[in-house]
Amino acid sequence: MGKHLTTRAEDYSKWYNELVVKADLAQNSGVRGSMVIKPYGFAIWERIQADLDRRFKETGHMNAYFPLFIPKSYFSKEASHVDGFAKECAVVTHYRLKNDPDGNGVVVDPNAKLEEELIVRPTSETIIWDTYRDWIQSYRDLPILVNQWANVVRWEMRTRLFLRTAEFLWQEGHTAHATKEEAIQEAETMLDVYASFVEEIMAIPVLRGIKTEGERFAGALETYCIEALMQDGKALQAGTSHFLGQNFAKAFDVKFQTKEGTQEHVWATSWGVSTRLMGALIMTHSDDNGLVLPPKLAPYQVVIVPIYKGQEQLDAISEVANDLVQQLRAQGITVKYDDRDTQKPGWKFNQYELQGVPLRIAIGPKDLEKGSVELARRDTLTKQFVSQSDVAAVVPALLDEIQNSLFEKALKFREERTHVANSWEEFEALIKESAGFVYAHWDGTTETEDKIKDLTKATIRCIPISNEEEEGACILTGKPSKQRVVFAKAY
RNA sequence: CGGGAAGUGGCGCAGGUGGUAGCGCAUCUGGUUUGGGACCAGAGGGUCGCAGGUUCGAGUCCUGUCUUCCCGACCA
Repeated sequence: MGKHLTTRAEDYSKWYNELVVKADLAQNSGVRGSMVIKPYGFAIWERIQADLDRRFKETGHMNAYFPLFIPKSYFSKEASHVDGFAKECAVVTHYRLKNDPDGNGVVVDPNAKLEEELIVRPTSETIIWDTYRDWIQSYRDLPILVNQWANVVRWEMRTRLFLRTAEFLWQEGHTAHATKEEAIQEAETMLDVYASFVEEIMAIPVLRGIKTEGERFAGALETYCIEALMQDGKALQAGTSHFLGQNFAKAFDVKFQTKEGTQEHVWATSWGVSTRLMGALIMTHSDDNGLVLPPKLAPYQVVIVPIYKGQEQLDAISEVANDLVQQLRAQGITVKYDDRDTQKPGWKFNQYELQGVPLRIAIGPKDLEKGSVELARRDTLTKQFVSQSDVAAVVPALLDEIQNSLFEKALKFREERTHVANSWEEFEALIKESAGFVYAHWDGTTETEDKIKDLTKATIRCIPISNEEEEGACILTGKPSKQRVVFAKAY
């Protein structure tokens, strides 16, 4: 293993891949495009899950679980939905293996062909709406507010750890409502849940917006999204929430009887975030020394490293360290005391830096004499000496400060990388250098959007919700426009 | 899926024109060390991605296949 990471300036993409592997987050497996999430990476995902799950429940949702396999016929029921996913589905055609008659391992038993093929879910709208038909008869059965934590499979051609894998972990919320207004409200509420989670916990500033028709989810009437800006100036969609109208209710014949006794189709939403958030986390905060984790997601917020010669000294240090561990844990802070004698302090320093542990406390013989510890911040790489008796008071405040400072830093970066383009030349130049978000006028047509994409690789990330109306002319066609939309190259 | 590159101990790599595999890091043992990836001495570990083929002989040549990386089209 090489000692140093490729730097972001040398090769951003290589930096990302090396970081994921060296920080022990994930690795590629023997299966094309499918990753192994390692314990340290999974611990971060678990923290993401736990906080989101709490927020979902606080907004009235419950978890359920639907099958991995979906009968092929379900997919033919909603036309635009099929169009969106057909090209990337894994299909189960047989249910049995047998020994190879030629003696080489096993082969698929041709006699075990399924009557109807099963699709490994790329998303669960179809099977969930097929089930909701049984659950819903009356307006009294509504709303249904359900989420599921699951894995899904999309047969992507080009994959990257966390950012795009053939199988990924996510949550998908699927709700059913009596009215259009209520469904739209739900989709907007969940967008807020995502935005506040990503900003407060992941310390990643996001733009809230709606997708253009061309970028909309397959089967949705409106797609709301949060968009984040990565350090290389490319945008990453961090979460989406869809207002599905009555499309799935109509496709799966899900009706309810109203108070007035009429039969109406149910209104739907779906919303999801995935392990891609891990990619956003890495690319927002990390530096050339490795991962930088916001304290609210760090598996260990503090690591304590003893520096010692001989057992006697270690015992004396351990006494101080264990006391600090108790004091910090009492405040709900996660601490690891790494007293392994199999690695040297310098090795540990580098390892925890690579893994993004927010605070490191080193205790050595000099500290024993002075009653101090060395406290090092991962985000700023600064060190200070703190009296042992002050640690319990200083650490929580410092963790808060790191959390805030990471967000502020990311926000400042985004602001510096947010531009306004008023001419095609200006626009092209900004996009060419991956300058970040570019606000520009657009005539509102999918044709223009596609053409801009062909010419520059930039897509409309969103129409920001907070947008102000402004008269202008489309950057490409010169046709009138009422507002600016946000363009960027995207992951 | 189209174009390019690559798969050799755990990791990173070297192995003109075919002749039975080597280096660095890591690992193990012993000793000295420990405030930013320690040092010395010794040791173990590879059917060269996989499957065929050519050949007296294949890491090396040929065919197929799988995986990874880069560039496109698609996408959370």
